[in-house]
Amino acid sequence: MGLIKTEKFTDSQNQIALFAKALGHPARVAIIQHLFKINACVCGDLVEEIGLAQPTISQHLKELKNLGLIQGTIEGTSVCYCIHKDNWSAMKDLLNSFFDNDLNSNSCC
Amino acid sequence: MGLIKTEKFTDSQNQIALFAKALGHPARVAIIQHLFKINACVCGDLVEEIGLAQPTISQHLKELKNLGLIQGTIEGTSVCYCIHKDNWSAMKDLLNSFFDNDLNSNSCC
DNA sequence: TTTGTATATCGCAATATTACGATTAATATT
DNA sequence: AATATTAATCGTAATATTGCGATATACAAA
Repeated sequence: MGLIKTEKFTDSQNQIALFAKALGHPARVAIIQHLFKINACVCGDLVEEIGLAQPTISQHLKELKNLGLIQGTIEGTSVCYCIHKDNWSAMKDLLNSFFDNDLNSNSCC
Repeated sequence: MGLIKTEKFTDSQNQIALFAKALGHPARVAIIQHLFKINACVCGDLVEEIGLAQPTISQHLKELKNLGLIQGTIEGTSVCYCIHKDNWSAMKDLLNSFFDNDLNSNSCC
């Protein structure tokens, strides 16, 4: 085992989980926060900024990029990363619709 | 390795990641959605509802409970689970403040 | 063309997660 | 008391994640 049984769930549930999982590591949270903070492309500062080794950061960036949450464009020898605003928005909407299920507030328990 | 270096990150970043990670599995998403849907306590239907084995569901419930997102009260032989509304709200606020970093929209890349 | 700089990939070790059968614990019912 | 019901825990196998050293790649500068 150790393998998620995605076929038991809806596409929406799997999508929500995929996005949430991507944000489920503090390094990736820190990367996103830094990209928002400088509000521009980042060409390489991330390794110093975060404090993990370069291959580790590269791997986290790849994961965020695969999900479409960030994008990177090659700029000479370095790569400029920034938030993919449209996809970030879509992710936000999906998660918010999940968060805001609480219509009625029946008391229970 | 295989161990997250939490000491490299702020408490806030670690908190955000912990919540996101908890929502990073479709079974836990499905559990939460079902709790919202019936908007009341659930006493045991979850195993049939989700379609995973009982120990697996129990484990996912434990994880959500440890983080405070749900609560369970014993009701005879069964246990009634429901969303912990206050903690759910707090989680929502924390994640939304992370999502809504996008003040200025400088073009880049 | 050689050297330097920046990033990605490979390979691996350590740890974590997922899933479930078997069992236990705790309360209800008969 | 004996039995049934419900949920938690234990133990374990399979897979995933995290992190990084070593290396490769790709372009720039000298």
